Amino acid sequence: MGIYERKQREKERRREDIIDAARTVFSAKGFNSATMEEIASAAELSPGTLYLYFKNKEELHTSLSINILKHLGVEIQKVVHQDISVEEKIERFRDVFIEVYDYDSNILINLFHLQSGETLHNLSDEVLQQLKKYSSQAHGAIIAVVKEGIEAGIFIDEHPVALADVLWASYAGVVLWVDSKRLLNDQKDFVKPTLKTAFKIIIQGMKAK
Amino acid sequence: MGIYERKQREKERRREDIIDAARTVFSAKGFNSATMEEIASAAELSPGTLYLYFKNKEELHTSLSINILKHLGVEIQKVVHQDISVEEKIERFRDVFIEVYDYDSNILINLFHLQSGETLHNLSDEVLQQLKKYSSQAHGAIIAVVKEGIEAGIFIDEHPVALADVLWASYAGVVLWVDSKRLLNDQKDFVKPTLKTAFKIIIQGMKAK
Amino acid sequence: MGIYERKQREKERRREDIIDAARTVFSAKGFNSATMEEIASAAELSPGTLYLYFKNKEELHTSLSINILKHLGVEIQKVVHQDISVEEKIERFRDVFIEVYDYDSNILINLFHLQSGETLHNLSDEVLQQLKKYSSQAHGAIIAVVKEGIEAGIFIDEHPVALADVLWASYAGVVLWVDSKRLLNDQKDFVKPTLKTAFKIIIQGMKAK
Amino acid sequence: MGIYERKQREKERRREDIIDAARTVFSAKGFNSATMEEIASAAELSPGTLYLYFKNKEELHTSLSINILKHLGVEIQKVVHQDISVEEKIERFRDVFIEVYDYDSNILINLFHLQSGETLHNLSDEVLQQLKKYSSQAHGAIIAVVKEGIEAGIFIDEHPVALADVLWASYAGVVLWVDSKRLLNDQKDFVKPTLKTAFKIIIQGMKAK
DNA sequence: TATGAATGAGGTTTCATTCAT
DNA sequence: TATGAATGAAACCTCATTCAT
Repeated sequence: MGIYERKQREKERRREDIIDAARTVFSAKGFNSATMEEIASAAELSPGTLYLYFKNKEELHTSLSINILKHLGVEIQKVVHQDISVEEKIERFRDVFIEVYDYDSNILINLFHLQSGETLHNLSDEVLQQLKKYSSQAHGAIIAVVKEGIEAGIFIDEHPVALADVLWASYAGVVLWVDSKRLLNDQKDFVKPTLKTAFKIIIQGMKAK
Repeated sequence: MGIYERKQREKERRREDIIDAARTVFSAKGFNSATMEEIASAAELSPGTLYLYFKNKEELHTSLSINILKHLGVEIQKVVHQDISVEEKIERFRDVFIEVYDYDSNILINLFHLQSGETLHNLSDEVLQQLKKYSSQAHGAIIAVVKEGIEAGIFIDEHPVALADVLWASYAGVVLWVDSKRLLNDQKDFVKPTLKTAFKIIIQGMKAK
Repeated sequence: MGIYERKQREKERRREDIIDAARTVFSAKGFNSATMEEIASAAELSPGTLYLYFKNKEELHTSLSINILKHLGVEIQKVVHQDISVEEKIERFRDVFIEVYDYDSNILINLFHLQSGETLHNLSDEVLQQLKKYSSQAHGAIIAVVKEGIEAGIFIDEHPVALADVLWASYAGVVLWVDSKRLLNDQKDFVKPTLKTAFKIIIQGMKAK
Repeated sequence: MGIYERKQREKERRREDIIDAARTVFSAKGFNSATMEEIASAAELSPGTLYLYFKNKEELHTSLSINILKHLGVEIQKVVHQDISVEEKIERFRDVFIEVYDYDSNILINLFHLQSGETLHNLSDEVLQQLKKYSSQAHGAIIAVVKEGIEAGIFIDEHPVALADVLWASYAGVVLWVDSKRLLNDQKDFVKPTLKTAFKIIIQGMKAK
C-alpha cells in the first residue's frame, strides 16, 4: 500500500470519526441546537478541522443521512437476488428497516426529515446527487421485488412503483409516528410491535386474493 | 354585540392574521430560516406585536400545527357517529386526510415533524397540553371506528390501538414520503394517486379474510 | 372648595397612588427590571395613564426619591428650632434617618444611588431643581446645627459644611453598606445596631475634647 | 517560557484589555447605557470576542469591581502586619482608600453600588464567591486591626466587627456621598478634604478617652 | 382623562465560519 | 494538516412610549 493510499485511508477514517461524533451530538440535540464546536469537541478535534472534511454544517449533517441511506440501500439490494420467495424478501425488507431503526433511530428520523424544504435547499449538487443515488438504489430494489410479486400474481395488480412507494412510505411513516408517540408519552415498548403490525398489514394489503 | 365581544373578536381575527402570515413564511422558508421580522412584515404588523399574541417564535410555529391538528380532529370526529358502514368511515378518514393535505401540505408536514426532539422541548405546558389533547382526540376517534370494525368481524383481530396506530402512522408516513419525493424529483402529480393507493392497501390489509 | 381645586386634589391623589405602586415595584425589582406595565398594573391603571402624570420612567423613579428626600428634609428641619441641646438634635437626626430607613430602606438606597452618572443625566431641569432644593434643605438644616455646636464649643473647630458632609455621608454610607452586607450574607439583625454604633462614633468624633 | 505560558499570558493580557475598555465605557455611560458593541469597539475587538472572555455583560461589569476589590483587599492586608502602631495602620487604611478613589472613583462607586438587589442576582456563583472572598478579605484585615486597637485600650470597647463595619461603611458612604455632591454641584475640589475630615472624625470617635 | 394595542428601535447574544500560525 | 481565537452578521425579544378611540 503506497503512501497516497495510506493517507487516503487515514483521511477516510478521520471523516468517519467526525461523522460518528456528529451522530451523537445531532441525535442528542437536533440539527439546530447542535453546535460545530460541540461536535468538534466530541470528535476530539478543533472546530476548524471539521471544515477540512466537510464544507459546512449542513453537509456534515447530510452525510449522516447519506451514510445510513447507503447502508439501507446496500442491505436492501442484498435481498433482491437472494434465492427466497417474494414474501420472504418483503419480510427481509422489514427486518432491515427494524435493524436500522435499532441502530440509530434518531438519524433514521433525520433522514426522513431531510425533506423539509429548509434542509433540502442549501445542499451542494454533489451531495444532492448522492442522496438521489442511494435513495433510488434502495427504492429500485424494492420496486424490483414488488414487480416480481405482481408478475407472479402474488401482489395486487397496481403500478409497481406505486406499490413500492406505499411500502417505503409506510415504513417511514410508522417509524416517525411511533417515535413521535414515544416522545409525547414517554412510552417505549410499543415501538417494535407497532412496526411489525404495520408491516404485516401492509404486506397483507398488497396481496392479491 | 357588546364592546367587549367586539374586541375579543377583533383580537381573535388579528391572531388569525398573524397565523396566516406565519403559515406563508414558515411554509416558504422553514422554521429556522423564517424570521419574526419577515412574518411581522407579511402580517403588516411590527415585530413587537407578534409577541403580544405569541410568547415566542416556537409557540407561533406550533400554533400552526395545533390549528390544523384541531381541524383534523374535528373532521375525524364528525365521521364517528355518522350512519355509515365502518368501511365507509375509514374511507372518510382517508378523504379528510387528503383534504387537509390539499389545504396546506406544508403545515401538515410540519405537524408530523413536530416530534423532532428539538422542537418538542421549549413548548409551554399549555401548548403541549393542547397538542396532546387534539392529537388524542383525533386518535381516539380512529380507535373507536377500528374497534367497531373489529367487533363487527370486518377487521383482523388485532389490538384496536395498534391498528389505529398503523392507520394513522401510514397516513402520516405517506404524506411525508410523498412530499419528499415531490421535492427531490420536482414531480407533483403522483401525490394524490399514491395517497389513495396507500390507503387502499392499508384498509385492505386490515380486513379479515 | 371649587371644582378646580377638587380636580387638583384628585389629580394629586392619583399621582400618589402611582408613586406608591412604583415604590413597591421598584423596591422589589430595581429600576431596570421594573417595567412600566407592571407599575401600571400595580396602580390598577393602564400604562398610558402613567404618562399623563409623569414624563417618563426616569422621572417617575426620581419622584420616589424626591418624595423621601422631601420627607427627610421636613423632619430634619423640624429638629433645628426645637428647644433642645445640640447633642440631642444630632441624636434626633439619627432617629429620623433610622425611621426613614425603617419606612422604606429600598427607596432610601435608591436615593443614595441616584448619583450614578447614568441616572443623574436624563432628568428634566425641573426635577433636578427639586432634587437640589430638598437636598440642600436637609443639608442646610444639618449644617445649621453643626455650626451651632461648633460655636458653642461642643464640636471640633472644622468647617461646618465639612462636618455636616461627614455626618450625612456617613449616615448614607452606613445605610448602603449595611444593606449590602444584608444582601450578601442574608443577615438582617445587625442593621440597626450598626447604624446606632456608627452614629455614636461619629458624634463622639465630632466632639471637642 | 513555553508556548502554553505565552498563550496564557496573551490571553490574560487580552482580558485586561477588555476590562480596561469596559472601565472607560461603563464609567462614562453607566451600566445600562453602555453597550457591548461600544466596549468591543473601544477594545478594538468584535462583540463576539467579549463573550469568549466574559459570560455576559453583567459579569464583565462585575469583573471591574472584583478587580478593584481585589486590589483594595491586597493593599489593606499589607497594612496588618506592618510594624507600626494601630493608629498608623488605621491611617494607612485611609490612604489606601484615598489612593483607590484616585485611581478610579467611578469603579469604586460601582463597587459600592453593586449591592443593588438588581445587580447582585444574575451573577454566576463563581463570581459571587470571588466577590465574597475579596470582600471578606479586606473586611477581615480591618477587623484584625480594630481588635488590636481595642485590646490595646486605644479604641472604645465595642464589638470589633461592629467598629470595623462602621469604619468601612463610613469610608464607602463618604466616597459615594462626596461623589454625588460632585455631580450635583459640578465641584471637584472638596472631595479629598472631605474624605480626610471624615476619616479624622471617625478615627477620633473610635478612640477611648 | 383614560385606555391598551401597537410600535420599532436597539441591545444582547450566538455560532458557523475563517485564517494566521 | 490542524488549531482555536476571532469574527461579525443576524436574530430574537423587550419595553418605554405613543396615539387613536
